[in-house]
Amino acid sequence: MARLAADDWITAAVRVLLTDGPDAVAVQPLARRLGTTKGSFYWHFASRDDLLRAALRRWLQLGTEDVIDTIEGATEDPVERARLLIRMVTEHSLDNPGQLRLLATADHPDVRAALETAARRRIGYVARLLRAAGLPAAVARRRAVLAYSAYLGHAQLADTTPGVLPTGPAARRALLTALTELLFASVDTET
Amino acid sequence: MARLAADDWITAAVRVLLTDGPDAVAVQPLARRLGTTKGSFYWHFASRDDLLRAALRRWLQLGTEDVIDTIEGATEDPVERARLLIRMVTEHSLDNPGQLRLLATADHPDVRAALETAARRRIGYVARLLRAAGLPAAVARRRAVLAYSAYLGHAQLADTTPGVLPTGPAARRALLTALTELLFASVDTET
DNA sequence: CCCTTTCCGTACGCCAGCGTATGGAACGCA
DNA sequence: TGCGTTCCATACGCTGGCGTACGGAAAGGG
Repeated sequence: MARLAADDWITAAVRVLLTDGPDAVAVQPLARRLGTTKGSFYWHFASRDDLLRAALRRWLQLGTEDVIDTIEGATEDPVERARLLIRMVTEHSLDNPGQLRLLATADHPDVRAALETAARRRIGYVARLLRAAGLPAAVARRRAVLAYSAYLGHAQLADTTPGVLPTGPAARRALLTALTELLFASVDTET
Repeated sequence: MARLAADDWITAAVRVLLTDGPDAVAVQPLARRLGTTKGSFYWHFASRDDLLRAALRRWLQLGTEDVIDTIEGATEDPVERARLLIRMVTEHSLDNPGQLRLLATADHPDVRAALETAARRRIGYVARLLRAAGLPAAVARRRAVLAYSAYLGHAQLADTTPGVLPTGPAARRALLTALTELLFASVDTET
């Protein structure tokens, strides 16, 4: 590995942030991983927390803002947008498991803040889609929270105990169908 | 604090396991918390991992087996059992937030194993309830996974970013209603 | 070609946890 | 009361992370 830029450190940090959690964003292990030493790191960054903050910023950008932008650019129909969102998000979490290991030790204030931002942004977007599809605001919000909860829990299961999840593609599709049903069911099914 | 038994250490370990995660199950911090020293600990336990395993065993017993036993003893009707389960579980996660912080860093093999056991046991129980209520096995299993995912995600939100969850009791009840709807909806609503 | 700026390697001190050794306190029983 | 067993405190070495200091290599413009 030739000379490194700050960006190389951030990229590596995001990688281990997703796979091994925030605690794994450590200077010396990352340096070993990159084939360099702490000397490089402390030239590009002021501290370990500095790197962690940069990695969290990038994670927010990649996993939330960019996804929303892609969907907004793909189609106009809100239902179609929601279906695309569900598909993207589930496939994404299946392709690279351990996606949100960072949700774990949320004692770090910066991690907490990033998680809150992501949750608000995502739930807000889903609720907006549901409102655009004709649901009243309260119902849309409620179902968005439920859908995001199901997503978080599903990702957690896929990460920690993948054995309990349905294996075949047909079973996975059935699970998604059930969730989509929940999202778009007409209002009168709720008492 | 007078003389301690191994049980006192396990109780304290479970407490910090739930509030601060597995990494917080550390010998010296626990000793400080108990007003004693490592000398006591290493007389009762062989190692730190030994204590962690004991704490996880107790967590499984308290949070899964005992809950199921209580429900089985309360009523016979499967629908009533499910409603009771939902109520117990949500109230429990609201009373003591940070309940499953341990779901985070599941890189520890023993933590992983405990989580897998809990997930299988819980999903299996919910699926059994749904089958008893008349749902076909495949649908019951699917909805049990979805419900448990929603529970996990909800707990995670309550733990990390409680601000995004509905606040009032009416809103919370509406969320539970939506989830119950999902669980007991007749089969023909799924395509 | 040289010198300045940019970048990296190494050595050091610090902190915090794990596990061990050992002496001694506290308890129980005769 | 005496004594053996049970329990705990202290001191120590080890590991592994963070952050700093400083020397030196690697560009790159003049």
